[in-house]
Amino acid sequence: MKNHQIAQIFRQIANILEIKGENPFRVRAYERAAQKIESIAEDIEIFIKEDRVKGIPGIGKDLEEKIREIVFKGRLQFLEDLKKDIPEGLLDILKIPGIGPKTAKLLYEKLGIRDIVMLERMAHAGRVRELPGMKEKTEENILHGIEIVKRGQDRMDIKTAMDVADLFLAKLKRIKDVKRIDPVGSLRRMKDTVRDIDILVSSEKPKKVMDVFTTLPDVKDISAKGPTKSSVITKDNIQVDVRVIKDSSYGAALMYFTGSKEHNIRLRKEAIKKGLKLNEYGLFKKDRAIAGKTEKEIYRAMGLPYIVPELREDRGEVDLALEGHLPKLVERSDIKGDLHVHSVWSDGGSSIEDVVLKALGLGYEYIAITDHSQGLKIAGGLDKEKLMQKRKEMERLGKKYKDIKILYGTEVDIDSEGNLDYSDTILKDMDIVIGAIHSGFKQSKEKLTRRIVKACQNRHVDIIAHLTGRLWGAREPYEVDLEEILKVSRETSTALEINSFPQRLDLNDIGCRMAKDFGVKLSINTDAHIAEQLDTMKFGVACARRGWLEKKDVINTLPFNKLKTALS
DNA sequence: GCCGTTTTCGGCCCGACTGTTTTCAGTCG
Repeated sequence: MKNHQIAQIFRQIANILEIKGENPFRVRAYERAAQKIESIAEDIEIFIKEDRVKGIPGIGKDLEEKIREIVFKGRLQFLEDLKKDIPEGLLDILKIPGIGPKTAKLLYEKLGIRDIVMLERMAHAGRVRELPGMKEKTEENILHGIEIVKRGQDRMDIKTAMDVADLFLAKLKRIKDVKRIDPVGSLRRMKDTVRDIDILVSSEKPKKVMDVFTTLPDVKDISAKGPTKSSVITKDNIQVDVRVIKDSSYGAALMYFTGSKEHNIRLRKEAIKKGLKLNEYGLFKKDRAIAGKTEKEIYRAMGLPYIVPELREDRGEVDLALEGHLPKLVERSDIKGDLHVHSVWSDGGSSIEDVVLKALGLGYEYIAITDHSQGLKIAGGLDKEKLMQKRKEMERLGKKYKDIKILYGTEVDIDSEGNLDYSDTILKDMDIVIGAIHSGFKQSKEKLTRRIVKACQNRHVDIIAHLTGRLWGAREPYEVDLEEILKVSRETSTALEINSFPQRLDLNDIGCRMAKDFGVKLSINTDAHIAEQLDTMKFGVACARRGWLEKKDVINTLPFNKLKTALS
């Protein structure tokens, strides 16, 4: 999958061109192309093979050439040449909040600053304030920004973000002049990772909201405070922005701040085509507002059905909406059970009974207890004898709790050669078998792919769990040939998991979309290790929705009798 | 660099806040 690599190269080019002061629209063209290619759920090499690169919106003759060069040579001469003009370390400087291309260029040209380390030294020495348009305050802000970058507070997982947002929401809701309030930005779009928390408020007394917000006890620093918009850093070094707007514009502002930026740009262009103007205050015909109070009203006024936040990425949703063909996305309430849960029998913290009770509370029809297999000693994997004991326990609980089917299963380890950690005789007695990789992450893409393919081909394996092994903040995904795996899963009717654990969310949204296009089914599981974690299902569902999945694409939306057939 | 139901040239989304400025450029989302 070269898509990611191409996107990265294009982004680097965009940054360098920006610093060089090139035409901003040329810069945008590279950024747009990067975003587009990254969101394509198909390997770009297939586009080349089938000569369809030109058909990708935002890719013209020149960028097509560059894509071909990257795919065939693994590098791009144009970028290599650009790097001769601008030191690579200068690109890191752009990550510092408050510093953009113009400042980076100034720092480089006037002070010879080539990276963050040099910048920090110069700022400490008071040299930055010598530059035009910069004084002590600017210097201070730069040093402060460097601290933030150093702490590595780049992005957080969605659960962390949601917890912080809930905290602020709860406190701001108490202000009686707050009329409506919502989290917006990538959090509302339920992106798997989030950079900062954005909150939108409607109120007739914006100043009061700003005053309360910036003086909350969780606030450590105020980075900006205006009459309608403020930005703070929490004690956990998370940036929270609050924007206050009049209630009559709330819908427009909700759309605007929810984004994505690309979706907004696309909508504004559609508005222009219709002789309208869309901004954060409303949809306007000449100077008259024709919509703005709710999102639905604005979409309708533009001749579009409502587009849910999870779809707003400019990955084709606007065109589908125009045609009236938006998918009807899977919902949390469609989920009838969780198929990947651990208990105290392996490395979990809850008894099977606690898990069952929690599942009953969620209204599930079935719940699978899938503890680790014998070889995975570190996770308390079960040997043959333990398995028999566990089975007895499950049978006992099955009699006690008649309102829910308790499925006897395992998360069986796929070893470094692709063999399973239990014999077929053991596996054939299981209600459900999940195959997963827990070691050998550093193997080659080919070898990892072969292991998974081999596991899919075992007739007892129903689901492959956390396919790429990524753990946000801890482990990068390992590379697999997703298309090859999708082909085999389709042939063998093996489902792929969407692991709802917030640091995993694996497959991710783009992977889900690709699986759907291949006709592969998915299973949204929590991989819970304590009963409470069954609640993380919402994150997996969000991931599925971002991947355009519908109810029919997800096996654990099936009622038990149909699921049983699907698993057999 | 892309793109075309005004167009193969001349556009390309739009507004708030900061820090420096006396009217605005740069940055951000």
